[in-house]
Amino acid sequence: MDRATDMSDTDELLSIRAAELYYEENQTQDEIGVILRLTRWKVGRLLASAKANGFIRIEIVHPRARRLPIERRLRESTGLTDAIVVSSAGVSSEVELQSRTAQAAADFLTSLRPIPRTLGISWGRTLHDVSLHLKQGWAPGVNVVQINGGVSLHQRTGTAASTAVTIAHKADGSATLLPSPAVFERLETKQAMEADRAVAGVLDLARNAQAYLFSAGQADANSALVDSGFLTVEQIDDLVSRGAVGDVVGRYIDANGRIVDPELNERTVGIQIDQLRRAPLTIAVISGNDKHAIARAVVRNGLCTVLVTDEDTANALLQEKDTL
Amino acid sequence: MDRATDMSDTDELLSIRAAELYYEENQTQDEIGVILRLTRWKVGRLLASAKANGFIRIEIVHPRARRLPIERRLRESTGLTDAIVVSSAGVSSEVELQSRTAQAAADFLTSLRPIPRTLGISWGRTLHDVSLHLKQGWAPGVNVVQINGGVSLHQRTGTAASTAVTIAHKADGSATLLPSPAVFERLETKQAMEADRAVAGVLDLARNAQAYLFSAGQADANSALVDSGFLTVEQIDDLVSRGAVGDVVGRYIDANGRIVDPELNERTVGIQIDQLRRAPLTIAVISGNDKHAIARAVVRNGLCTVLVTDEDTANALLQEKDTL
DNA sequence: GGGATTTTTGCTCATGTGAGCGAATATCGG
DNA sequence: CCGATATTCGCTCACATGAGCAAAAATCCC
Repeated sequence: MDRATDMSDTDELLSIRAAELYYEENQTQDEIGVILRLTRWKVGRLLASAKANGFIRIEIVHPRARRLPIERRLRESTGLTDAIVVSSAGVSSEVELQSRTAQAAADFLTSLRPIPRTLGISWGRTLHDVSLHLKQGWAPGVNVVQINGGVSLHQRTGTAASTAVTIAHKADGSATLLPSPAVFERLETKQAMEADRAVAGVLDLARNAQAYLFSAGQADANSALVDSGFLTVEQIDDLVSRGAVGDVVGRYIDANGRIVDPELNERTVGIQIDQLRRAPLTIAVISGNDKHAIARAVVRNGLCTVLVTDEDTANALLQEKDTL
Repeated sequence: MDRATDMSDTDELLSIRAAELYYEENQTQDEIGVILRLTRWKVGRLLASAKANGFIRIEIVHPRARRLPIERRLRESTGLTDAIVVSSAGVSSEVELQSRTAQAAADFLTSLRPIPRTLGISWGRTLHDVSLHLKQGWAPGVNVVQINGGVSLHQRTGTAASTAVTIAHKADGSATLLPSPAVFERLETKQAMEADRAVAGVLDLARNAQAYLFSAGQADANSALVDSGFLTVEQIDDLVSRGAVGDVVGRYIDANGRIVDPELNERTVGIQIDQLRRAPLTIAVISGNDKHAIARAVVRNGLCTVLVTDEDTANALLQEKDTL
């Protein structure tokens, strides 16, 4: 990697001295010229070269700070409609970064125009976070529909349902829950469930939502599907060995966006992956160092049109593009 | 600690959005005004408040970068004639930071006016580093005089002498070495040594140097005096238990700048601490996290008029001043 | 060494930006 | 509810700064 600008050694040193006086001491280029015995134009050029060589680092340190240049590069290289990248400047923990990402997703939802009448959502820690960051009255009435099953087997039933209810409540809208486990053990049970008028109606609503909001899980033992008891660690290991990188709306996909285990997929309740591919507005919220692989799979295979993520994940995505 | 400027929550968020467009996307305040539906004056004010609240962090990332505001605060709060503080932005190791400090000391020496005809120096890793960073021809002839004994007992004799010789050589000047151990075991031997015409002459020269350049060592087992075999770890432990924080020109002092062990001090060859206190130009080069205590002792007790150090050490010094 | 080419320099000019100041607006206390 | 006070706003003006350009200097190459 070469220097942006060729510079003599003494000029480089001078540019640093000038930068110190300019940025730290708020001196004018004129004044700096007097101090360093240079014309003010020379000082201007030195400062420009210091910037060009990357010696001047400007960071916006704030929980709501985004990285617009990275967002732009992501949009350009992936064809995403929109990309929201939160800055990791000054974060001390992964949790904090995920909170920032959730906040950004909430901000994005709030500023979304036109406001979707029906919003399909998945569930999980990330979306729950988003729901908490939304402000009361963020939208004037939205019907929130669950797009995949989530009634937990041994946890309190709250998690999944409360996310939908909270988002809807804060929008002065209504929530339509999908009263079903994420995965059935037997295909027949699942089919029977789907045949039920009420459930079928919810699924129909889910399939016709104007917008989707979902997260994704890394394929490992910490998955929400394991936590909730729908899958065992052994099952996950098996999926991983068959190429799974993570799950989207409860369905495990590989790096190419393909369903890893069609039989398992059949037993999973909710909209299909292809539904996301065809939808005009699908917002994925993915943050954390262990989610780079699944984020890549989601973005590369057109599963979302909008990605809300953190700086590190975004950079990882861009990195791959470069080395293609 | 309060906010610099009171700001409503929405204004704070706007100031971040404005900052992103201004600093990351190089938009003009006018253009930002159009995007955010604000007047350009409002944008200017938002940017100003973002700065005032510390959301904008500007760092100069370069091995030669200094921290002028810290230097100024150090000068003001300690009465130092000059303070050179190197930035720790982007350093990955303590060694790198010490190298930066040594470079800064070399830079300071090079730009020193008037050029001292005789320069008294101590020895050690730090000063050796400084000698290596000096450029050939940094000064037109300087007589470099060793101000404390340093002929090692069991290492190759090089270390101490080579520092002096290198500094002198690069200035097209001459080096006057003090051919003596740092510490004698018996007072009589030391006195006999000092009585020798040659040695007495060197000491006389040392006492009359126009400027002094020295470093300082933390009082612990890694001390150069232990390395060189002049003191044992047990002796250091004893000194520490009696309040020693470190050594300057081979002499151990406590936080108040007092000699900790007068008897040991008597057996130590070189100029006295008081000589430094009286000299008009004494340059101390001290860097590293374990040298905060000795740096404090040196500065607080007027042992140097110029301090060359790193950002962290400087901040530690300022911290204490605040809590006085 | 000297002419050609590139780089650097000093400058004009147009634009961007912060200080300062009334006018408008919001906030508060009675 | 209304007058008093504080805050914010829009604007003028002066200054700081980057773009662009011709002259000067340095470098290259025969």
